[in-house]
Amino acid sequence: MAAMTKTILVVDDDPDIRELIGFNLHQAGFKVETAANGVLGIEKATKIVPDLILLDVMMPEMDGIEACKRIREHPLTKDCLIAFLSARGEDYSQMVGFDSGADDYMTKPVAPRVLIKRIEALMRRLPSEKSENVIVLNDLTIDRERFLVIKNGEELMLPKKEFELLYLLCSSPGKVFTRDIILSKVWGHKVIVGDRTIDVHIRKLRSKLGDEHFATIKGVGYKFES
Amino acid sequence: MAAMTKTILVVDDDPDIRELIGFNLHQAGFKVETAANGVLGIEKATKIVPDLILLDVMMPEMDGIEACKRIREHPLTKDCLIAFLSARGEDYSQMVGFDSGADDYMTKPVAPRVLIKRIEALMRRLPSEKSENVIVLNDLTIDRERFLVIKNGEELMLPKKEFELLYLLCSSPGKVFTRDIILSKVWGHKVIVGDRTIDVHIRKLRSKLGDEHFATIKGVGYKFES
DNA sequence: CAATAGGTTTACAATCTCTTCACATGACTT
DNA sequence: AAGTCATGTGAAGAGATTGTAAACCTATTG
Repeated sequence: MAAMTKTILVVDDDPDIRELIGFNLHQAGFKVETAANGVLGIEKATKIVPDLILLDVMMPEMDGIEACKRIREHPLTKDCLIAFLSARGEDYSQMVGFDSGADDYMTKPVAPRVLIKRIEALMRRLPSEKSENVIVLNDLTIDRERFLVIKNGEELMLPKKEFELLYLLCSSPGKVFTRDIILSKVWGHKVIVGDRTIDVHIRKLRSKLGDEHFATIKGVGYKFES
Repeated sequence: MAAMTKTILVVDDDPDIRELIGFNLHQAGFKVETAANGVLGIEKATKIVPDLILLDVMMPEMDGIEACKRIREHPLTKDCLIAFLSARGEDYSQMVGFDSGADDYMTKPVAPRVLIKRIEALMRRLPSEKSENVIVLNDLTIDRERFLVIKNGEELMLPKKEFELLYLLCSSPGKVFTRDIILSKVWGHKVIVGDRTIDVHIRKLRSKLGDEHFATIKGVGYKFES
């Protein structure tokens, strides 16, 4: 369950801000590193390759914009998330920020909890977490993208309704789905169909995928079993 | 250059805003679709599966927050980028927005050019869906720059629509593209064409490239198979 | 301003999918 | 043990979707 702790590099010339932000990010469960200006920030970034770099725009030595460009140029850090934190909120500054390759641009003052939410939103998009529309259950694979079911390596093409029904049941294996839920999720709220319609589709799934996978709970509904 | 054009769905109850934003996004090179409220937005989103959804927070029928959650729940749209556009900028609203699964939250009024920069920044993080200019699949090569298809070393010149359709299908071989998605990506938003138009183009591709490559999933759409 | 290719529509045929029906089965109640 | 309720089953008809050929626009080009 515990995903790898994400590292954030905070680059700001103001020690108070570094500490304040650092503290809050730490509380939020991030590993925090800091640097006092652009040059040092780049140096540290290439060393530790953080998941996200929080850059102040105005800094001595090298401003955030320039630092951002450098970070994007360096092979080790070019894929790091970069978020600007700036006292200047004008459109122009913001555009320059994004043009230099930033992923977000926030205007000070930023409430720490908002800062964290924004950072988390960015982190969600990191490549590590790739959600796919594929369900794998033992020897059964249900691939929504290809609209394909693979059983023991054998590809099976199911009609739409059967596929949707199977996908629903398999989305929570073992969980019982009532007929009402099945109707509303697979057939839609407004559609009215007869009593036997669901049964018939279950039967087709049983005959194609094996009787043993589909359990009937009388008076309630159906569930999938691996 | 020309990667596949990204599609943005603008959901706002104000027609003027839809048009204004739509116009600007269109100018920026995006394909734009619109919907007038949350319910319609979700409906359209599951149909065309846009790359990004721009959601107004306050809307009749269903507000943006709820819409966002639904979009995240649906298997087809759960990976879409979502950006809120809200008149309310308080921390609380923003946090609720991010908690519901948003990728960005902007406070109105937003300068169109800033809006576009932010959107582009989000798009950069999208897993590149084979945005190559040349697709090679076994004995089939699709060269977007030369607008040319090569099958078994033999150069084939396809008309525009056929080419775009083929390119779309081949951009993710095996993946099913619904008719709605095909329409929106190949024909574009405001275009209204009859039911049989897609079929006819598929048929032409089949006759030129081989029946076996194009699989029909009834009630869903088509997919390319190598 | 015709000729032509591309694109769309039409009308119908061919399929495939879905639903219903009539009845069977099985479990649980009284 | 008979009755009742919910589900299982096979077949058939209804319904929906797609395939196809040909006609019909339309924009481009020479």
